Amino acid sequence: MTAPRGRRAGGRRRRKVQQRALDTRDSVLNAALREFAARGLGGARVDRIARSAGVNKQALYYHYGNKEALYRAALTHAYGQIDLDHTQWSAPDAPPADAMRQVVGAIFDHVHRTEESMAVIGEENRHHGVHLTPEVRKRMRASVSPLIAAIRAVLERGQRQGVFVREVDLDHLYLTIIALSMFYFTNAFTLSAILGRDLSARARVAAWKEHVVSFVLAALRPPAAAAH
Amino acid sequence: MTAPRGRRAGGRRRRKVQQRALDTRDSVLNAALREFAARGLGGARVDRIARSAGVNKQALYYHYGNKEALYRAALTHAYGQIDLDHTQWSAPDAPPADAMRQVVGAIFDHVHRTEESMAVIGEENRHHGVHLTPEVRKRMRASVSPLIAAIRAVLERGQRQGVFVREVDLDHLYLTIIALSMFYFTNAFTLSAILGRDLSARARVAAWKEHVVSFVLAALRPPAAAAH
Amino acid sequence: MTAPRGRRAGGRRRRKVQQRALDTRDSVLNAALREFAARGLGGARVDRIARSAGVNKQALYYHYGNKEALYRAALTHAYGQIDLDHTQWSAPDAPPADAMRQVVGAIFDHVHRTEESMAVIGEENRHHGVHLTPEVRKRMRASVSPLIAAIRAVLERGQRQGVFVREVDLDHLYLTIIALSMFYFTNAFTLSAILGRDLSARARVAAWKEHVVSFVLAALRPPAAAAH
Amino acid sequence: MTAPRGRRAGGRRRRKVQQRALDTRDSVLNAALREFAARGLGGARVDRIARSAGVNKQALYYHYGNKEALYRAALTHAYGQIDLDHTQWSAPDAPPADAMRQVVGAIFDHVHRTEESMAVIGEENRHHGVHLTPEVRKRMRASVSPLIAAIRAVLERGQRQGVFVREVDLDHLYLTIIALSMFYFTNAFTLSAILGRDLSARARVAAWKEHVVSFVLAALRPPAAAAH
DNA sequence: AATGAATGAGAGTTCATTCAT
DNA sequence: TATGAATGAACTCTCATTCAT
Repeated sequence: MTAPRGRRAGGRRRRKVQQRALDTRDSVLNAALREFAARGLGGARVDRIARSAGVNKQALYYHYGNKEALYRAALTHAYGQIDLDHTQWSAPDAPPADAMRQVVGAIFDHVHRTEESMAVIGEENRHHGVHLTPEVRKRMRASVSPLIAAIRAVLERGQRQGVFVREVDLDHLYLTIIALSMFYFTNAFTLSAILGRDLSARARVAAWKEHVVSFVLAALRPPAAAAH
Repeated sequence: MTAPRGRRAGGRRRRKVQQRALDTRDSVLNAALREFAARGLGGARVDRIARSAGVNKQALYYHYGNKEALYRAALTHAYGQIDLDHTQWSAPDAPPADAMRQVVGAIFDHVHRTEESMAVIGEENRHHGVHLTPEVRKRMRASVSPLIAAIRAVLERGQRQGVFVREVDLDHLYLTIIALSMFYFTNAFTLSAILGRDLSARARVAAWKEHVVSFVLAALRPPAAAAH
Repeated sequence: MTAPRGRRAGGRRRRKVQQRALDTRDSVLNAALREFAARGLGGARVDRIARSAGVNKQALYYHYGNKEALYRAALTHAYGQIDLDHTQWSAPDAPPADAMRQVVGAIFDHVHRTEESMAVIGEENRHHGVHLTPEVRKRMRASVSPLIAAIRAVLERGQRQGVFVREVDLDHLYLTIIALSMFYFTNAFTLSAILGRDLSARARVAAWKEHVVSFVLAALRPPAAAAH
Repeated sequence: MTAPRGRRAGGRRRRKVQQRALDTRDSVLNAALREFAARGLGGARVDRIARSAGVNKQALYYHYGNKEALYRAALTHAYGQIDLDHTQWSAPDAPPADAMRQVVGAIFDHVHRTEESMAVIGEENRHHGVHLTPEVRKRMRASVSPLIAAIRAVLERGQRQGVFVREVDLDHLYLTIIALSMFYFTNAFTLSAILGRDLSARARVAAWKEHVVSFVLAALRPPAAAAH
């Protein structure tokens, strides 16, 4: 009733109070991300989130309102973690192929690093996106668009220089990179069972990363004839 | 309990009864697949499965023991649906590139056709594969291996004929095909939100399929120099 | 989900089962009436109702759906208890004044006997009648209308015979009788505090009953002038 | 705790502060009356009272201690609102019948005007008067006794003049007036449902008031024979 | 093998109240 | 005294599972 129930709280509070509350909100959010990743929305337990966040269960309700709102916050947070370091590939004189290797590799590493976020994204798809409110969608796009912009920049540079094929659709390229990166991690368990190999082994992940990068590059390379 | 709890039903009963039991088992299994796909293991309701299968809740327990066992049955069933028509690409004299187009396209279509099975597979990964008992693993492999064999056959033929690069790992190729196919459908909702396009639109699915096939083929094609 | 959730259940069940279920429903209903009377809708505890009914808490949900539906059932039940014995005053040759004494007295006694029902009715008014669904209203009217009909019969007989004033409105007469009867019991606690007397003492109740009957009769008696 | 917890506030504070505290106490009290009237003790929400009073929740606890104490204060307040204008009927030479019409009418109007207070009184009866502490009882009597005294004065005057019957008990008369006035309003919702008429309609209220006044007068009027 | 009814163990959520500033 | 945050004890309701017939 008198709770914040959202992100935006009056900015006039004293520092100390604000800081403690922010800490609470943060640990709840992180705990929620872990729980939702591991068990999904339905399987997640509010009790467990609270305990694992080290806060009272009701603090969670005070700050987020209810389980579903917390889930939305976690989902938004999952996208919010994207924070790429542009310095490497944005140099306008770097060879496009090298730059693209770096972009794809960086995305792959990010996906690898944030497996839990990826799991929550998968969960939301299992729910057919019903929790993607306009607010959530806006934040998602805001988080992802710099990444797509980076791909586009390198792609277009390479196309201008004639080292990448012209027919590639940007969306398709993005989907390819993200699919090859995410799917490996989100589906590692059944895939491991099928292939009879543990896909999470460090060496295998590295090999797959190399494959993904090479694969994308190979597909972007103009065919033999064009080289003449 | 005198319930069957497995596949093997007593052989002395009359046909009618046996048939009826099979029908019951089947409709329960299909209803379960739908429910688990739509809501996950935790979100699924035994009541709903029974009702949607048109059987009594007790029948469900009689045949499957409990919710988790039913889930495992549904998961196994999800893999069991793979049933490819080999006639097209297995002809030893078909050009490997054409054959590969057909194999990839067929896998893509199968994934598209069985979205619910794919969702259940995704669900199991969300559970970190804890329900993949030896029995389930055995059946999974049995279902998927012909598919991998088909890929391998075409791949090796192409490699022997020098039209496919030699460095491709079979597992990697399989993962690539399955990732590009499944990921698009299982993650369509968040991807649509990010790209601002409805990925489930028929024309877009067709375009993506074409992209996937071409992409795989392009990556398999030997580089210009090698062609000389 | 598979529960009855209403009154009307299929009539084909076997006797034994039906009887036991009916018993369960009945004791829940009675316990609910007591609890709602004593503590109101908000203050009532589902646990307490279940315990006092001697049934499992969930049986209550199975049979009635939720607390509010149970409350509506109890409210309906409160009106359903009206069951007057017409034999005394319906004799067409009984003196109207005597008949009216009996009618008023009978209503008073009924109200006295069913204090808990009266309390629940008061509770519903505190909620501004928001639970008076069409279904509930229909049953209420069905329960009360014989009672009003009885008053009307005696009143009209007296008016025809000239021993009751003509200007009395039936609704007003009903309201008067019911108000003087119910209010005494439902508000006995504060009234006792104000008057410094325990209104629930047997002798005081009897005196009040006599007052009510006389009061109504006195008001119905035509004024002196008309007697000439 | 250094809170006041009662009426008496320290006398040394500056006017402003004292005034402000009184304002706070007052708005809390009014908000509490509304909330308790609308939802009862159990259904009332401290949060809502504080918000609707425009004060902090802590202020409420500071001034009243806890929810139940606030409820008792509201209950006391409900009785404290009685403030009749005696000038009209206390004139010793006014005809008793006219004076009685005015007294009854004034009580009716007061009850009508303070429906929320009446609801809280009803609520307390639902709790079987358990909150009627000696303190509360004292205040209740102090508030109501002038009203009863007024009735008594007029009644006795009429009896001395022979225009009212002698057998009327003062308590019974008071109960009759208050019952006919309060019951109509506190039970308007169920009564409206039963009679199929909206009892809160202005014209119907007026008609009922006229009925109540006439009814009481008719019952007080000596029978025909006695007039000779 | 089918049905209605029952049950125990939680699940999410609410609320009066208090703490720290 | 005023505020945002915290807390523990309940409370309503759900669900997988089993019983009696």
